[in-house]
Amino acid sequence: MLKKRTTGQDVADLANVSRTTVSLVLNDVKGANIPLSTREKVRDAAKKLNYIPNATAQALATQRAQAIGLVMTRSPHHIASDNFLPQILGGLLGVVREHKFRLLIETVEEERQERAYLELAQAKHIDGMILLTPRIDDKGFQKLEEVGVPAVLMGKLPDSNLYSVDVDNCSAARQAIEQLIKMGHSKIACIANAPASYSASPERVLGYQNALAEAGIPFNKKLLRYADFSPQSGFDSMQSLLSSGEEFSAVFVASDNVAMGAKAALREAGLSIPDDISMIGFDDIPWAAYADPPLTTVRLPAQEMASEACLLLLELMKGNTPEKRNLVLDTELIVRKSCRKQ
Amino acid sequence: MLKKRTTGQDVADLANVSRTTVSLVLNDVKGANIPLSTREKVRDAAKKLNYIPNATAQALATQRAQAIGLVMTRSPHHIASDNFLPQILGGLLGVVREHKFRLLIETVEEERQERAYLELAQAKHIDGMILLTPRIDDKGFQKLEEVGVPAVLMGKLPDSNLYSVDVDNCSAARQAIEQLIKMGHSKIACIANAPASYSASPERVLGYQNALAEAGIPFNKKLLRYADFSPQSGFDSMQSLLSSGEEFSAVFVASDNVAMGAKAALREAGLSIPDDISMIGFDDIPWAAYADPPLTTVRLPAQEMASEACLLLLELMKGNTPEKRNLVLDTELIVRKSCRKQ
DNA sequence: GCGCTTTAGTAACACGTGTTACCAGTTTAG
DNA sequence: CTAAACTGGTAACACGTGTTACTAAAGCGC
Repeated sequence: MLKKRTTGQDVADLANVSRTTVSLVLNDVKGANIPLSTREKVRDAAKKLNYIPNATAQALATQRAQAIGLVMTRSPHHIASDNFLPQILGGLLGVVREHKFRLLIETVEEERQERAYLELAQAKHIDGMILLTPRIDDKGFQKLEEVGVPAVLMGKLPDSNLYSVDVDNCSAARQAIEQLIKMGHSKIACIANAPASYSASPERVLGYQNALAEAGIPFNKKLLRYADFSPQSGFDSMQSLLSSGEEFSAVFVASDNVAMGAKAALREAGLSIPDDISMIGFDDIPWAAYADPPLTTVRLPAQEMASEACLLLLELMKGNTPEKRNLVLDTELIVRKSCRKQ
Repeated sequence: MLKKRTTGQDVADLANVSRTTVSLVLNDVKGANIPLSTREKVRDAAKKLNYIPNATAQALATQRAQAIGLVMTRSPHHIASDNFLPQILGGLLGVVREHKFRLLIETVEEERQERAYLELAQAKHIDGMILLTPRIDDKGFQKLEEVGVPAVLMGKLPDSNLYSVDVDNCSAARQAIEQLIKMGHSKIACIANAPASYSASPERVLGYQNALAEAGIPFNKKLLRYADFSPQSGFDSMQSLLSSGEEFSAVFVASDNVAMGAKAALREAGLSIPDDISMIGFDDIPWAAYADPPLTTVRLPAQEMASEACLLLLELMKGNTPEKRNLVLDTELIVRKSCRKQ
């Protein structure tokens, strides 16, 4: 019942050559001079038997899995509510597929990061990894550098020498705030996208603070909240802001996904955008363009970041060591209709 | 510079035993009687050398990759705008991680489906696969059944004997329409989630038609549009409906993601929900709860579907053949504020 | 003391491929 | 005519693990 797999040996038998020859022909190995007649014999046999090489055996023999891993330090629950992930997957898959690689999704529990990364890399199921939303206090990265596993960070860590692809979160945020200030706002609240332990979060907050400082507006700690990726956390943060009694005419929400919730909280409080409160988001997820009103936001070139990270990783895996360790892509402030002059 | 991997042999040498013993100890093989003293010697050596078994070699030896594949017949571009994917990934990752499996993401180009599935399975990089958003005209599935690769469909195909996990799209849609009818609507438009070649699409349309029929409302083909997963396609579909001149007081949009665009089109036309038009969506993506007004929609238990599909697949890979081939999970109509009595 | 069972462990093979070193036969150069 | 070079191909090893069949020694009953 269970048909046996056809192996390279079967092809060799049918073509009356050795298994070596089969391998040489099918892999188009240079320097091996094998006449056309033999090549065709082998190719015909392979086609006839529907030969598909065993990727595992290839991986073992060549010492490369032809696969890269997308590694996240997030719980499955958080992943489920991340509107941002599809764009990254799309960007990765495009490049990965083009280069005949495979993509593995890996999650790492927070408790055992140190060992986890090494296991991933040394188990050799993947040749390199792309690290998503790293936490500043992640202990595993050092080990990663020591061992020399090809890895590219999406984001940036202060004390790390890993290759990375990122945007200038700080200046992107500052640009957004400058826009608000230019429109006459001075009481500007801020909801960070994630806890401060995720690197992008404090950077965006810093941009917010820098813009205020530059305009001579004192930073009011009571207007700052930290959300946790989810819309619900945005909802809660906004409610907290509203009930704090602090006045503000605009809010910078450092994640569109979080902004979804913040927006709902405003509505529930009877406040309208942009008439009562102006809002600027971050990321430009598809929703932003279709929101009511369409959300002014900082476009983060997610798909391009993912592609670039992937290309960089492929170079590293080839053994090359590109000059620029830290690629910084441009953001763009997409002005829609969620802000008005004060 | 490049430190050599530590293999099982290294552990064996350090512990002064054979490689076989190392394997027996570390895998806790039953029936092998090895005294505690030796076991500890081996474990100590392994720990000292930081031994991490080579997963590829294990896969080759055991003939199982300990990995499953999530296979999509979609272009990377479409994937990037799919708000639905994170929930599925979340559901899969939870189960996959718990069972010490890995998850591979694969996309299959439409042109060469037939061979693609086989390559995936026979290359043995994965032990089984979960098939997402299959198209009715997909030729590859038959082969898949013939070869007997463990596979679970998310969705349902009429002529297929594959195991599947799905919801009753037809009755879920009917339930939604019945709600609208109950509220007094009789001119009800419908925007399908995807082209009719994706199985869920015609099923939902059928539910729509059935509900109409049951209430004695004639089906008006001019009130039906087919979108294409994306918000933009929803926007276009709604504009097409509005400019058709046909009257309608409610619309059933068979995908929240598409509804996002449809909603924007209504707004642009100066129509408000629910005052001018009532709307019911499908899927209950996170956005639905935070929309303005919160969207009444059919909750599709995406995460649970993914988990169940994964569990089913794991059973199949163990060699078991569960009784129920087609698992149907319950949907629930989540009533929010996007509908009003006519 | 003799056969039998248990204990502790290993040698050897399997998994399916990539790759190097080599060989036999033929052509070419001098 | 002989040595060198090329042609066409293969045997043999490597990759790192799981697993079966087997051995050698020790314990045990009688």
